[in-house]
Order: sequence, then C-alpha cells, then structure tokens
Amino acid sequence: MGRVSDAKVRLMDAVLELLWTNSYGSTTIDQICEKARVKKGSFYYFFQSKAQLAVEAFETNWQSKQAELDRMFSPMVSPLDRIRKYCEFTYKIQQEMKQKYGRALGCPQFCLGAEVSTMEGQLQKKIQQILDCKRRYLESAIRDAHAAGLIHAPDPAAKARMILAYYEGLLTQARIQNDVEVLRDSESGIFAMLGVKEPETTAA
Amino acid sequence: MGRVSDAKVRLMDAVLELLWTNSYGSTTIDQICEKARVKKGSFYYFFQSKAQLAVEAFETNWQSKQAELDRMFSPMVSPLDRIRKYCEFTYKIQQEMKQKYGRALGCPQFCLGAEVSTMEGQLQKKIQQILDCKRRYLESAIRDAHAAGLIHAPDPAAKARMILAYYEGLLTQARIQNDVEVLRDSESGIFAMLGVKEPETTAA
DNA sequence: ATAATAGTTGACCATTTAGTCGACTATGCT
DNA sequence: AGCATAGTCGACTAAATGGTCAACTATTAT
Repeated sequence: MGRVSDAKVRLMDAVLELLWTNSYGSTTIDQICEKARVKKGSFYYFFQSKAQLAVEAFETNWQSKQAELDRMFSPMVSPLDRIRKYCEFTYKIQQEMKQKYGRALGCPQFCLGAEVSTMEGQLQKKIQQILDCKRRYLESAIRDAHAAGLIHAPDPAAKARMILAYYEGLLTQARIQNDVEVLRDSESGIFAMLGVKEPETTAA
Repeated sequence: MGRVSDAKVRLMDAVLELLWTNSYGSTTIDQICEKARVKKGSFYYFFQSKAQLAVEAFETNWQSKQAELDRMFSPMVSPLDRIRKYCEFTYKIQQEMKQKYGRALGCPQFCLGAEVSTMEGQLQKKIQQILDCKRRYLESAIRDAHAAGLIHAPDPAAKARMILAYYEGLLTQARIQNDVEVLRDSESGIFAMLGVKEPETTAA
C-alpha cells in the first residue's frame, strides 16, 4: 500500500550516467537530483549517501549486464567467438556513447575504481567484485579455447588477468584520448595475446 | 630583489602527492595549502586554480622524470634491457609507495587522465602529452629491438600503443586491487607481447 | 470511505569551499 | 640605510554542498 514511484530507478539511472560522463568527485547530489527530477528530500528517503546510491546503481546495472554477458559467453558459442562478440559489443557501445555525449567514455567500473580505490568503502568493494566477474567470463572462454585446442593457455586465470589489463587499459586510453578508434585493434590484440594462429580474414 | 621562498615547489609537491594518493575531485585547495604549509592567499599569489597548479606540477615533475627515462632508455643499453629496467623501476616505486602510504597507487597520469578527461582543459592536454611521451620511449626501444633482430615488430608504434595499454591497465589494476604483486608478471607479459623467444630463466 | 502507508516537497541549517583583499614582512640591491 | 619588491597572512565574502524535517499527497488494502 501507499504511493508508488520510479524515483529510485531514476536516481540510479542518473548517477550512472553522471559518473560515466564525468567522475565520482565532480558529481554532486544536487546534480543527481536535478537529472533524475527528484528533490533532495526524496533522495535521502531512498539513499543514505552518494556512495550508497552508486553501490546500488552499479549492482542493479550489473545484474542486467550479466544477463547479456551470459548470452554472449554461452558455452554454446565457440570460445573465440565469445571474445570476438564481446569486443564488437563493447566497440559498438563506445561508439554510441561518443555519438550521444561527444566523448569516448571507457569502462565505468575501471575508471571509477581507479578514482575511488583509495577511499576504502563499499563502493570500491562492489567495483572490485564486478571487475572480478568480468575476468571470470574471460577466463572461462580461454579455458574452453585451450581445451578445444584452439590456443595454448595452460593457465587461463593468468591469461584472463593479462587480457583484462590490456582491454581495460585500451578502453581507458580511448577515454583519455577521446578516440573510440583506439579499440579497433582490440580483437586482434587479444587474439595475438592468446596466440591464435591465423588473424582470420573474416570471410573475404 | 624581494623575498625568496620555496612555497611554490611545496605546493607542487603537495598537489602531486594528494592527487596520487587520493584523486583530483577529492583534493581541495585547502588540503593542498595545509599539506604545503602555505596560506590560501599565497596559493593564489602563485596559481590561478587547482587545475593550473596541477598542470605546472605535472610538467615540472615530468621534466625530472624524463631525465631518468633518458638514462634508462639510452641507446647505449640493449633495447630489451631498457624495457626490463623500466619494469623493475616501476615495480620498485610501486612497492615504495605501498610501503609509505599503505596503498598501491598505480600511474598518476593514467588515473588522473581517466578522471579529468571529460572536463576538457589544460590539465587533460598536459596528461595526454606526457602519456604520449611514455609511448615514444617504448616505441623507440621496440624499433631498435626489431632492427637488432631480437623481435619481429614491423609496426613499432602500434606495438608500443598496445604494450602501453597493457602496462597502464596493469598498474591501474594494482591500484584498484591495492596489490602491487599484480605487476610481478609485467615484464614477462610485455616480452610475450613482443614475441621474445626465450622467457629467459634469469640465471638460475 | 477511510486509515495506513509509501513517497514528495520546500524550506531550512551548518559546513565546506573557492576566491579576494589590504596590510604586513622579509630580502636583495644600491 | 632604506627603497623597491617578492612573498605572507588573516580576515573576509559568496556560493555550493550535504543533510534534516515536518507537513503534505497520492495510493492501496480493507
């Protein structure tokens, strides 16, 4: 019973957008409220702080993202195709964001993680957790690729860490240079790191 | 004539430390002044804003850093040894910072670059510039290694970009996970990316 | 219908923050 | 010595920011 509202999800949407297009430190509660068209009183009705809102927003966002990733990294898909699809997917998103905001934005978790990592709190934990999930998707694909004899990767966990470092680094470069095209070579870069034999001319 | 002072360098030292151990957004002018033991009036005597201080601080810091890098990347040193030395050097610094601050801090330029990149200003430009310099050190070493037949890298610029993405990604992972040991494999990772033949058991 | 409840609002307060200014002080130069 | 000048200081303002609250409103279950 009582009143119903979508103010909570509006706040979560707003904070995600602001954090991605700007930064944690430069995003104020007033800004979030304005973008969400919610008064500050309502903000504090739902959340205790900016940090807590960010945690819940990233958690909820990750839930839906995870569903997409589960599809993309399905064991029904050839291991290397999973990675290929993921690269294409990310590239497309970055292009869309560039289109929408005029800026390459990189990875929200990685950028935010770097920014808030020395603050020590729930937010940092949540971000570490999400990044670790991402690594596990990669790791599983690499393990399967190894098992299928497509690549030689006796330590899939290490390879996954290495590739994630490269990939997140590349995304961050794209953000810093405001240039999505940096990501053009991500697939071939990853495949080179995996030791995939042919560069595959993708069906001339 | 007139009074002399090292307040300006104290301010630059202070801001570098604060930006590295915290973030741009969470660092206030009051904080900088307190750490530098300088009153705000004096701050504005030397600098117009936090951003301008940061630009000058990074510029000055880069000058001295460049001298070190010139030695490390001297053409007198074997190309692959340059990279090896650089990895060791970075690892050592990260360890010292962890010792000193209790935190792995990663690369100040890369972290700050990711944070301020959407603000569009002098600071972002300066950081892009410094990161580009770093890439050129790598590129030159890779080109020399290729010429010496140590590796196969017909496009040293592309390889350098790729390796820098990986290396900065790794440093940022170290910061996010607060774990310097992430960098343990940086050398072997880079050498693998360069296609160096033997992993070299470094003198059993 | 109405009572209980979930959500909204705007006015308000305290603190932090950026930024200014004029008076002051120490130092090098002649 | 004493003047010009580089640098210091503290007190100040205005604005931004985080956070609170009591009164209000819409919905829903009975």
